[in-house]
Amino acid sequence: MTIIINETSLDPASAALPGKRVQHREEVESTILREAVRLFAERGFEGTPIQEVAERAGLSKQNLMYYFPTKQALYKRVLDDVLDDWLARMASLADPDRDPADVLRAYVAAKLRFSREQPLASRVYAMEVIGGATMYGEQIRERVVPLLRQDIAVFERWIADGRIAPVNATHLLFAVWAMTQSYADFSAQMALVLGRAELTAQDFEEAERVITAMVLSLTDQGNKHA
Amino acid sequence: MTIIINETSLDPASAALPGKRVQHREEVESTILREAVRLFAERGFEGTPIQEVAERAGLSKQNLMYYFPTKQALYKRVLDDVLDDWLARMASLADPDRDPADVLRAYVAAKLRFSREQPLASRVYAMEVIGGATMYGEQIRERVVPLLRQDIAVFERWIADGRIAPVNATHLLFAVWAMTQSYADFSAQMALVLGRAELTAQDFEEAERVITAMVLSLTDQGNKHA
DNA sequence: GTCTATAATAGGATAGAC
DNA sequence: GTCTATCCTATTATAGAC
Repeated sequence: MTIIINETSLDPASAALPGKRVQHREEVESTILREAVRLFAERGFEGTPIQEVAERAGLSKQNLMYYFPTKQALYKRVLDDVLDDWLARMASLADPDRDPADVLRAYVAAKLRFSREQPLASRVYAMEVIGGATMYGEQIRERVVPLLRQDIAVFERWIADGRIAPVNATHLLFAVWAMTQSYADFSAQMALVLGRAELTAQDFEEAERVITAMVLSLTDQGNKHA
Repeated sequence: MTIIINETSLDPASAALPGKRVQHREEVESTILREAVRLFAERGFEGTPIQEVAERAGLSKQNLMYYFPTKQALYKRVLDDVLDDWLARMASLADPDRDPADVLRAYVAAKLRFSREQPLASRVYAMEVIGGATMYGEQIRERVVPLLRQDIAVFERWIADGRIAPVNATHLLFAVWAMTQSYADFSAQMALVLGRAELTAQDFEEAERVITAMVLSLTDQGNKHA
């Protein structure tokens, strides 16, 4: 830790262009995180031995603990990165001034895309929430809940303006969240039902069609006879 | 084990009316299972020490292992019971000859009711599936998948007969499953968004309204202008 | 930054007395 | 059926040499 602080503080140029040490650290960290997210997604926090994370990342357990001093720190970092990615993709999608049907379509598409591209991220998060969010509840309260409430407020505005059907906006968001998220979290069961090893791009396309049809039924556009 | 076999085999009357020993065993087992489902739902298989299950059930670890010889046996039994309950509630709900709107309404209601009454059961199952169903995949394939495929076949029949909109039946089922199941699995996050300690009966009523509205939009009845 | 060594504890499971 | 005792392994974490 001290080493890096020295490096960046002693050499002003390295603040923008990171030095070799920082670069190496980031490479090792990202390798560790890549394996950690996989194991945490599969077995949860308590079920994942850092030893196994270290092995898969190609270093010793003790060496891993040089980068992440505790298991909790590693877990928290994994979830932080999950949220960073998710928030970046979903932020400011819901705009009250845009067409509700367009926004809802984009929202469903973005969330499904996250499920397809980052299923492990989705699963780690899901495991944490299902377990009661005992380790990460505070972060969810601070980073996720405000964003969801914002989206709900947009839905409510549309309802007030008569642009979508007068359903409960909160539960509408929950429904969209659930339908899209399940393509990451429950893909194992879905694959069994579909009789494939894993979900295909086409499965995601058909999922998007069905989900969009149901969600857009609440808009003028979705209701064929309006 | 031998003791019980002796009892039931030596006394024919006790086959119908269980003796004291069997009764006691069942009481202890159900106490263990009640605590086990809670802990497995919170921390998953690897994250749950049988020692803690035993403590909460009021017996020693060794004594628990008299009833469930291995941790895996306990886990499997928990999931078996979860499936028994769920299958009993959902079996033969989907009848191709009944009105699609009625069936879909009943389906959503039954599944939401399960989420409300047995959230821990739902969460244990969800944890297993999210983790890749490594321990219980075979049972899911044998007991769950056939039932889901049967439901999907009913949906497809309705589509063929023009009784519901021509959407992908499999993904329609996934959507219904996801929306209803999430009220057990993601209740922690939902409660945070709603600003309550836990979901209320009214929350479930509003959920049912929104979900039903979206699903029934695919039927003639749901489409207001048909 | 990486290694060896080791602490300190917890975990699943078994044996045998009562 | 329940208890005491014990085995053996795994696990998080720390100390200190290089």
